[in-house]
Amino acid sequence: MSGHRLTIGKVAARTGCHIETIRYYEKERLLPSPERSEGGHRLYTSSLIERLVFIRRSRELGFSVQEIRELLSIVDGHQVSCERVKHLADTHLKDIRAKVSDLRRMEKTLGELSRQCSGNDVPECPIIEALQVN
Amino acid sequence: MSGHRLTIGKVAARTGCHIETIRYYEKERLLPSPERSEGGHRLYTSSLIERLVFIRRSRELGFSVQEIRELLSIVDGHQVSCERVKHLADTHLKDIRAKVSDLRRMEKTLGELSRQCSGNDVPECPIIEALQVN
DNA sequence: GTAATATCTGTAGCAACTACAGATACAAGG
DNA sequence: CCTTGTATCTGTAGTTGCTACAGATATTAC
Repeated sequence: MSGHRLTIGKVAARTGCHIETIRYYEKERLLPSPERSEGGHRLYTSSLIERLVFIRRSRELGFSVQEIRELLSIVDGHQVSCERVKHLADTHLKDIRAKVSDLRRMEKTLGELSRQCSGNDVPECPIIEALQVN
Repeated sequence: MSGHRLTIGKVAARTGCHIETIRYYEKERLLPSPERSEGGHRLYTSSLIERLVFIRRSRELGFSVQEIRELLSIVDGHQVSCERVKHLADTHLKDIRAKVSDLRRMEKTLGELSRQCSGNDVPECPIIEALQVN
């Protein structure tokens, strides 16, 4: 563990996470407050940066901030069972599948309407007609 | 055209749209301001209700409020071409497909991780491990 | 020492609603 | 007619996950 610390800008560059987003995670208590320089600038240790990477990966998988808070508390607590993790993941997986199915339905309907639309005339536009009352 | 008018609560019940949402659409100028009773309650004509249905259907297809504003202005303007409508629809279709593909990626990754997770142990949980730094 | 850059705090904005609070209006029953 | 209960009114604030300022300091480079 070296005493090497990075300023927030370097962390942002390294993780691909905006500076404001890093501060936002701190405000939301996903990231603990880092130590500060004499002048008050944040200085990040590598363990904090790893935590940020954890958060980013979780977000990439679509977990909400609240869910990530839970995941992190499990990691922090060194709990014996990951039942809760699996449960969180599976619940989230269901959400994702529900969203996909909603979007697929939209895609199907809209795709069909678009295919029928010549792009030439209103009010004979099948898209507009489908939206209007029968 | 009968002079039959419905109060906002009736409109909400009939369209499945919350009262607050109806007022929100009015504030956003998707719905013109309806006439009022002597006491100031909103009274909706059937043409306003049809417009609300149009908005709801558009929302169900995932169009944004801004896009719906455009769709409505095309309908209102009786424009000769629905090229713009088709363009809006196709752009939106691309958005939907991009979202589906994002979600599919999440689903795939998360599904694999969940399958590998017994639900028994931390820190051997493959979900947690995948989120942590290599 | 000065100028340029980085970071600080705090607040407001985005989208599309939703949820109040406190004040009126209206409809139904006696 | 009067009361009671429900409906509606306006205006404001909350939701999620950031993003974008403004105006003030800190730090770094020359």
